[in-house]
Amino acid sequence: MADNTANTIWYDFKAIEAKWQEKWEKEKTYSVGEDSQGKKYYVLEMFPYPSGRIHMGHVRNYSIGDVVARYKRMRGFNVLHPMGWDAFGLPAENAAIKNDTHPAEWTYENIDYMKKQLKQLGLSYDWDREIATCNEKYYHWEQILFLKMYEKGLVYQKVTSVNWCDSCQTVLANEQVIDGACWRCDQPVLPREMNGWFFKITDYAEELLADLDHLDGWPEKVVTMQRNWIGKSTGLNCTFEIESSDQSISIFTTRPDTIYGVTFLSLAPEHPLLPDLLAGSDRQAEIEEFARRIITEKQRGRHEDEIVKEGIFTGRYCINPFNGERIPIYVANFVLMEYGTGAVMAVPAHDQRDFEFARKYGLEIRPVVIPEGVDLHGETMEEAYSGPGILANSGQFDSLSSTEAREAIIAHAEKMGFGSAETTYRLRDWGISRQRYWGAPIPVVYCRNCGVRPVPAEELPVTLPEDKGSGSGDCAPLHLRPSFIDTTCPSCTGPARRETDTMDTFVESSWYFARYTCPETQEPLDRHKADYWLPVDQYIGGVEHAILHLLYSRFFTKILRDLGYVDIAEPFTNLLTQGMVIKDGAKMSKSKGNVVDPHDLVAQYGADTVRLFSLFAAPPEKDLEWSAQGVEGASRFLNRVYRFIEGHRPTLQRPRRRQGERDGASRELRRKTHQTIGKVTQDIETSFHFNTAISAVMELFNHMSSQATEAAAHEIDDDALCEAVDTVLLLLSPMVPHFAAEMWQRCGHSGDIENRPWPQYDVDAAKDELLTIVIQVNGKVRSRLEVAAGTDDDVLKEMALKDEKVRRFLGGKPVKKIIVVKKKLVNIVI
RNA sequence: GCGAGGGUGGCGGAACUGGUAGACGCACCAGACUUAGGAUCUGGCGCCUUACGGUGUGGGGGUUCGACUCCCCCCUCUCGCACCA
Repeated sequence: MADNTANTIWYDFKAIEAKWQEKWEKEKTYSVGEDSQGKKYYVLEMFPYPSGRIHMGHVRNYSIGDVVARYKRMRGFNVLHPMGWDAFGLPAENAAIKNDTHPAEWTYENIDYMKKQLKQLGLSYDWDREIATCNEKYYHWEQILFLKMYEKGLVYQKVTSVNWCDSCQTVLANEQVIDGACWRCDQPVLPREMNGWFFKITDYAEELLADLDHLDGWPEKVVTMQRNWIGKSTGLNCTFEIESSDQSISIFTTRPDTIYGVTFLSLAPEHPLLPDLLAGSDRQAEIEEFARRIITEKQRGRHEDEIVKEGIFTGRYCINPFNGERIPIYVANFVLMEYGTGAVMAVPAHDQRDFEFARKYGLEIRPVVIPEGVDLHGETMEEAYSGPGILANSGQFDSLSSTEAREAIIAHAEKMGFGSAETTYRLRDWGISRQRYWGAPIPVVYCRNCGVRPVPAEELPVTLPEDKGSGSGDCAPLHLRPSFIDTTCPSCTGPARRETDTMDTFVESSWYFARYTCPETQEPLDRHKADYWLPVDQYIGGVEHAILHLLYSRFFTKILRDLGYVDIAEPFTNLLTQGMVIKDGAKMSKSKGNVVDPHDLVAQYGADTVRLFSLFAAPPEKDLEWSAQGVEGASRFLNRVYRFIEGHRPTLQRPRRRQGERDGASRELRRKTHQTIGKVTQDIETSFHFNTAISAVMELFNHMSSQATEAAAHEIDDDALCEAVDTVLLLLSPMVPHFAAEMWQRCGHSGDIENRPWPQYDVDAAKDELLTIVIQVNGKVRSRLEVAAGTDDDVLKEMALKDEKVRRFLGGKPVKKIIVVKKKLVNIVI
């Protein structure tokens, strides 16, 4: 760039950025403590996985966060802005296997490299608070939290089905199962029952749901997604006795008002009562075969959009407790064992799935909720009716509305003892066991005498062994490392085995934001520091974490509160979910080959240009379309500012003086300056819309530079010009910090721009003297008038009517009325 | 299917509680300076029209003096969730 442009001066971003980065690092400009001046403000971007190098998504995320941090500092806040590494996880293991190294080595190398890259972007982090979750200085305290949760009964073990690859001898995450096969060896994956640890997040389901109502600073989309994920429904749990048996089936329904419309009952193929029901039946083998087939089909491609309804009659009946009817029991492929009770009362008239099933197998369709003014007949219905209505064919509940009937029927069931009101959630307890090496060890031992024993706090941390495991190199899971497994029981000192599972990496990211407040404390959290900084005032990250990470973090915050470590219920007051970086219509990704490496861009244009472009191209919550020319544009703008300031240095460095009464051009510049301060401040405060903020600064600069050309320079007072230049730099400084700092210095200011407050908006200075009033005839713009602010309405009307262009359109027709909108327009209606 | 959010020039995007549609930037066109221009500077730039003017914010209706903005219907795109009983 700079090389072949002999005639044009380009600013030396390399030298400037290095100079200021060095200064910030040396002086620890962005280190903070609890005792600093000002109200606290905690801004946080989601920490990265140390995958190797930073990508444009990081640049965008951290640029946004950095503007917020720098802006808030200028507004006088004591700003906490930390950074760290979500450093446990699979890619490190894969890379280690591939390169025959240790995952720690790979991870720490990446951290070093990425940290260097982040520093090159000029991000204002307090690096003294850096956290790497794979460091025992972090997971030690996570293990303590595990113990505390264990003591409170918030952690438990149960056997569940996992994806097992027999050839790799390991459990796979769901994402690693591709079309039913292992992603690495392509062998079929089998379900396998394994013992695992669970966090009792369901204990907090109600609070996690209820508190969503108070998250006003979160995007509604995320709140809705979480609400759906928790999936609360209320209804009736009801017991149906099985005919000629002493057993019964319980069902859950959200539509108790339709219970008289039940014409069959559907069981999930995995339902535990099924074997008992079939015992002795001559069709036992056939039905079991059907159930088995459905189960395997489900395990495989569960992605078919609409699976055809399919089922089989068990030959058994149960009794509807409300009317004593005999109800045939079916096994159906669309009933989920994981939700409700795994058994569904089928009401074909009012549920589309049941309707399709009933039609296919010739079962009765009996309407019991009748919408107003309509007659429903089972034989003629074309689809289920699921709306409200009046009850019919429902015994004592006939003629109640469906809403009334829900309560009445639940009350009846409770009175008669065969059912009760129940609330169910879709949310499951959080399974945290991973049969992997590169994670935080679960601090538990198994003793032959004493059973499951948590490792005592004073023996923590349980650290990852550094020696190689048998066979699989540095990444062998812990169960293949004898040196790790064998230990002694903390209770009886007899021989014991360590738990060899590690924790889900989402556990680390569920509380790191709290640990930043006290990264060196010799306990999970320092209550005093946590209380000072928490909650995070502004959290920024990708929407892909809308559910898991954000839900787990909310859960952990409530746990930390109940353990006495914090006094907040919610971790993130405001959440900004930034859009993706797109190129050629698709998300940047290696597989699509459309990645742009920020490293190259910073080398070519400098960090400030890259930051400016990513902030300017789109508002933060929207996807950002990558544009090479757009970067050029950002670069050109900074260079124009640079050349302007360099060209006016003699003026700018002179002591500021005001030369008597300002003339029109100076007042105009001052007006534009203050209008821009107002606009930029508002854009940042209300919506973080940096794109419009930047365009406003560009407008100010364009105005200023056109006014202050050589010929016109004498018309602009020095102080008006200086104020405009200072304002441009101050308003830009959160976005292009090195550039602003350098130019500030070159303008002759003594202190650093870092220490300057955000410019003060002067309402009076921003007031327009002249207004352009639009003149409309019948709502169409026909002319414009320049008038002094405060011109009387009647005068305006008169001027409008006299206007030549307007008269042409009036054509002498009578004027019906004239509408005057203050400061905006006059509309003449004829 | 359910939920959420969008559709504005060639492109990214502006437009406050209804009041100048297209700010700012990119691309493009013309000119200037130049051996040169892919640098820089000046001007132009929704569409139709020589001009006057007409027309225009996914489509159709409506409310209003006036609609990108409010109401109704429809089309379409993106993102979640998805047989949740």
